[in-house]
Amino acid sequence: MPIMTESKMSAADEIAKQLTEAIHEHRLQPGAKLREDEICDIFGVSRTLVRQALRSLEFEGLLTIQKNRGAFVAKPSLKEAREVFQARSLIEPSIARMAAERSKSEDIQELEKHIKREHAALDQGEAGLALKLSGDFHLKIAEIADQETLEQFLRQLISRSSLVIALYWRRRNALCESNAHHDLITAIGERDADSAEEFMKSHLLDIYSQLDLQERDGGFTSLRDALRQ
Amino acid sequence: MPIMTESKMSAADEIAKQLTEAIHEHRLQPGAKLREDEICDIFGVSRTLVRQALRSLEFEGLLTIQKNRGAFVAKPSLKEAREVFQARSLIEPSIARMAAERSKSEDIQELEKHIKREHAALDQGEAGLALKLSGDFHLKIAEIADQETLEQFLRQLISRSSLVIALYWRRRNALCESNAHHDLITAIGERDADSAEEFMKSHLLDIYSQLDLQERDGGFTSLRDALRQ
DNA sequence: TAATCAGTGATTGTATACGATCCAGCACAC
DNA sequence: GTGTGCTGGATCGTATACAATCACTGATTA
Repeated sequence: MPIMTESKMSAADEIAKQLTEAIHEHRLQPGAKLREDEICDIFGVSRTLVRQALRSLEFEGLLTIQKNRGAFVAKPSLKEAREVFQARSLIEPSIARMAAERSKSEDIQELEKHIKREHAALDQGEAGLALKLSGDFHLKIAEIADQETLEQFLRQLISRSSLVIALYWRRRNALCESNAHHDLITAIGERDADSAEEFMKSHLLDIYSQLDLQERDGGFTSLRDALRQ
Repeated sequence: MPIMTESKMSAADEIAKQLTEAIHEHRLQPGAKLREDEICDIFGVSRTLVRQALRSLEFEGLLTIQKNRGAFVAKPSLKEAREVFQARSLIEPSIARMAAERSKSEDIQELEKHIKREHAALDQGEAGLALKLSGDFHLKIAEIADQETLEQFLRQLISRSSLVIALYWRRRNALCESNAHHDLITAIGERDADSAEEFMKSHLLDIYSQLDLQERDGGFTSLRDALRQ
């Protein structure tokens, strides 16, 4: 049982982290139920800690906890899906700008390492992992910008983006990463703040345009789910 | 013992809400310790629920929880203080714009009611309450803009702003509200998106400029606090 | 056959109990 | 007098126990 692989974290944080990863990588689909006892068995801890972890994921918007019913992987509505990407379009270009203004050479190296891992995952057909890494890439830029507050918010937005993509992505397997990330690295590396901002803006618009965010009735896996409010 | 004054909330949420209010109104100062047992006595519940509440306030950035040491009202650093207002300057003008585009007449009435309560609180010398209401005013605008995701983030930013003001406000008692809020209402009521955006921008800049965010050595109440990282 | 209702098992919500950690005060040595 | 090590009490972290709630099954009836 791999508990406390990272020493400084509380056990609850470790559970939260692993659950988060599973959701980001789409190993847990929106709507999936997370029973407390099951998670207790898996991690070998009591419900106390599991509930703490679930609650923290609820805060990040990854889970919906219904009283006396349990925790479910969240299913963002169309409105929320649009809001998430509107919010990202609002803050990420500025973040990219700041990152470009403050980047050091080792930052660029890290970004490039990151992009390599992304491509490797794509080549091996691990779409879920690639998606998670793509999110991490955006977070890494916020880190370079040295904006902890915005980074924290962006973390939530990216978490939700992952759910949005699981629900509304048009072409299931083709996560055509284009070379948007590469362009971003270049601009940031050259301290070209204007270009970095612009690339980020169009990159997000590109993702957004590949989502199917039209109003529609169905898409539910079962009638029961459809009627659960 | 006033538990569960609002029926739909869980007890933990109610505790969190009341603690949040106390911090927003500066009845609890940054650095204050919140002992679990004490809160248990006050609300008449077990530590289980109190800990849930404390944890949720930690997520909002209002508390810092140190392992085996307890929960303390957060003391934002200078960097964090700046970041909070930078973030607000980034998103709130856009929120004001959207609010102006979508406002209905009843929204304006609500905002005006709000501003009246603010002035009333100021007149009665309840600076803490006035500050909290001022934050609520900004949140109300996000609500009118119908942007739940940004609203949620703004809620956190305003929470932290309250702490920042407690720590770094120059003129302790003079919360010179000027007529910035009034100007905002006018612009939003007239659907003047450009003005709303502009007023919000300068309003935030105005607040920011009244903070004392210069680098300094002291300001610590004790060496102990100074060294606690 | 379809609908309703009661009972039962499963699951979550809350309280309590126990063990671990930390801090303050005091004794003691230097 | 100052610094160091120990001990008791306070406080927190985690596990367990019990209560409340919900969902499902199956019997009953129209």
